[in-house]
Amino acid sequence: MVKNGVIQTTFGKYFEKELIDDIIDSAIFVEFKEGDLLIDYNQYVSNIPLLIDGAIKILREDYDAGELLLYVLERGDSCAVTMSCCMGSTKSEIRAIAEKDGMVAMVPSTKMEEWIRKYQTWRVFVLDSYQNRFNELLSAVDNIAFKHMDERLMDYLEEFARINKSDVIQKTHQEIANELNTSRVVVSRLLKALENEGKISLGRNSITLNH
DNA sequence: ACATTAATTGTGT
DNA sequence: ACACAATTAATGT
Repeated sequence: MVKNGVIQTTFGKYFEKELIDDIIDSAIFVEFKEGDLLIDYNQYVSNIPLLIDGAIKILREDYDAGELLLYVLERGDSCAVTMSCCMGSTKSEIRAIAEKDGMVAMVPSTKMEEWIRKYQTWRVFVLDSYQNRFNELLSAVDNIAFKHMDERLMDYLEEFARINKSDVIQKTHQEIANELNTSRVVVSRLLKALENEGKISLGRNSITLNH
């Protein structure tokens, strides 16, 4: 099957052959398209997702109505938050939405314990994954606590330019505002200011980074 | 080609 | 934050 090779190329650098084979045996491959809702709040998660390709946004809902982008997963990543859900069978605290078309390998959470005992590389992978998510979470907190909205916006734009490998970001001001948990008007004004500074160019449904 | 409508973006208070 | 104006895209006739 073509998909076997995909696992090998994406996770081969982490896992030994036996584990790769185990993954291929027990994983279900799921394709997704941009905008798909992959996990929602309070949903029970019984699979460990291994991201083969594409990008997934991880969002947290606030007490009243706001949403906030926590971080973005890319190929080779997994989501530690869902891993902890798997082990304790607790509800999801986050929402996952596809940012870019791609595919995940879904491993039944029942395999988790077995593999942790069996494979050194799996333990390392899980711990690294936790470490990485934790660091990203910290920088997300730093952003909110210490940075002004104009910096956060610029960081946001650069992040998505990197993910899409393009200087053109096709999003509405409203979408951006939702993910940064601010109002559309604020985003519009800051974008306008950035345009006047010559850092970006604005169009309908598109923002282009200049350099 | 033109008019109508909805969605997105811009600006003043 | 709110209201409204201006601009652009989409759709129907």
